[in-house]
Amino acid sequence: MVETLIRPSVTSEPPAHDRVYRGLRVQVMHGELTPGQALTLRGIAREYGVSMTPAREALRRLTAEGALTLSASGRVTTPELTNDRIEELAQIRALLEPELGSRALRRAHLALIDRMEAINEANARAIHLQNPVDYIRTNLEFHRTLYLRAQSPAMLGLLETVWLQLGPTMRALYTKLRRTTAPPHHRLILEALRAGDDAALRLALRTDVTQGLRHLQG
Amino acid sequence: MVETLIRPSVTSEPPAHDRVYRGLRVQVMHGELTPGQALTLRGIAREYGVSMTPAREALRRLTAEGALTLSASGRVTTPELTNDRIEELAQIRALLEPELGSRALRRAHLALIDRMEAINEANARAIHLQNPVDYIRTNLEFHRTLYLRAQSPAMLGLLETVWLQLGPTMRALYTKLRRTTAPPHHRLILEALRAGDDAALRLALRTDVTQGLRHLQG
DNA sequence: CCATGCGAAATGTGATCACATAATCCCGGC
DNA sequence: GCCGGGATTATGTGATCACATTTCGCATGG
Repeated sequence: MVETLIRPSVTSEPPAHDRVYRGLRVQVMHGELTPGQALTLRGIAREYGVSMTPAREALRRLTAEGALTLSASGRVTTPELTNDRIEELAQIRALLEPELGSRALRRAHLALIDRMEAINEANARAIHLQNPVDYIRTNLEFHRTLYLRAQSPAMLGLLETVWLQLGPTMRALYTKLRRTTAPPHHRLILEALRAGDDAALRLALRTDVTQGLRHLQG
Repeated sequence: MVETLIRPSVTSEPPAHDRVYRGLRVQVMHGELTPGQALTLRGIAREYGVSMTPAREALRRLTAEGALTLSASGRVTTPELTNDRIEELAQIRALLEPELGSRALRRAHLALIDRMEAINEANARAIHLQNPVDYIRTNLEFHRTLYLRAQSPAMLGLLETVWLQLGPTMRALYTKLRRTTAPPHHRLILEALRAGDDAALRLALRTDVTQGLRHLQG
C-alpha cells in the first residue's frame, strides 16, 4: 500500500517485469552467472524491489528463450550445457552469423567499420585486464554492431537467444582458453569488410564463431 | 527418498500455466488463429478455467518465443507479418532445415521413411478436403518427424519457434496458393532419404521450404 | 453525415495470500 | 562416523484484489 505512493507515474517507465527481465538478461548473456546457479522467485523479487509476480514473469520469459532452465519441481537455474549442446549452438551461430554478415556487408560504410574497430580495441583491453565479463560483452557488441546493419530483426533476434543460451558457459570458456591476445579473426572480419569481399567475410565469421567454441570441447 | 526420485506422479498433473501454454501453442502453430487477432488475459483464463495468473504466464512465454506480439499498451495479438519478415523467417528455415535433415539422414531407417510417407498421405488428404489446419499440421509433422532423428534438440527447438512465428500467416499462405496436389518436394525428400543422398536431401528441403513461402510475396 | 468528447467497460499490472510440495537441517540410532 | 527419518524451512503455484490506463460506445455538436 505504501509502495503504491512511491510510483512516479508521471514519467512513463517500463513495467517492473520488463526491468527485471532486462537486468537478468544482461547478467546471463555476459556470463555474470555461474552455470547451475539457482534463482529463486523471492530472491529476485527482493533484489529488484518488486513482488513475486513480475519476477515470475521475467523468469518465465527467460526460460522460454532458453536463457534459464526449469527443473521438474519448477526451480529455475542457469543452464549447464553439455558438449553436444554447445556444439549445436555453435553450429547455429555458424549458420546464422555469416548470413547476417553478408546482409550487412551490402549496407556497410566506413563509420561502421571504425566503430567496430573501436569496440575491438576495447575487447583487447578487456583481455589485457583479464576481465571476462567485459571481454564477452565487447565481443558480442562487435558482432552485434555488424549484424544490426543487416536490417534483419528476426534473424538477429534468433541469434541473440543463441547467445543467451551460451552466456553462462561463455565465462567458463574464457577462463579455459586463457586468451592473451585479441581474437585473430576479428581482424580478418574487418579486412573483408573493407574489401567488400563477401566470401572472405562469411569465412572469417564462421571460423571466428566455431574456433572459439570448439576449444571448449577438449 | 527413493520414492521421491521415482516420482510416481500419476495423480500430479502438469501446472495450469503449462496446459494453457500448450493449448495456445498448437493453435498458433497450426494457423487456427488469424493474424492480428487479439487475446485477452481474462478471456484465456475463462476459456481454460483458470485465473489470470497462469494465463499471463502462458502469454508471456508465447510472446517471448515470438508466437505472439505485444502492443505498447501490453495487449497481446497474433502477429501480422510483413513480407520482409516472412522472407527472413523463410531464410532461417532454409538454413536450419537442410542441416537438420542432413543430421537425421545418418540415423534414418526404413520405419522412419514409412512413417513420413504415411504422414504425407494424410497431408494429401487434407489438401483434397480443403482443410487448412490439417494441411499445416501434417506438413509440419512431416518435417518434424524427420528432424527428430537428428538428435539436435537445440536446433529443432529454435526451428519450432520459427514455425510458431509463421503460424498465423501460414493459413493465409495456404488459401492464397490454393493447393490441389501434395507438395511436390515431399516426394523428392523421401527419394533422397531412401537413396541416402545428402546433397539431394539438402536441396529438396531447401526448395520445399522456400518455394512454399516465396509465393506469399507476390 | 462525420468528427469529437465523455463516461463506462475492459484490460494489463502488480501485490498479497493460502496452499502443496520440495529441499534442508538436525538429531537419534546403529 | 555415518546413515536415515522427521520436523522445519524454503519455494513455486494459483487465486484474488485494487488500481491505472486504455479502449470502446454513444450521444452531442458542427
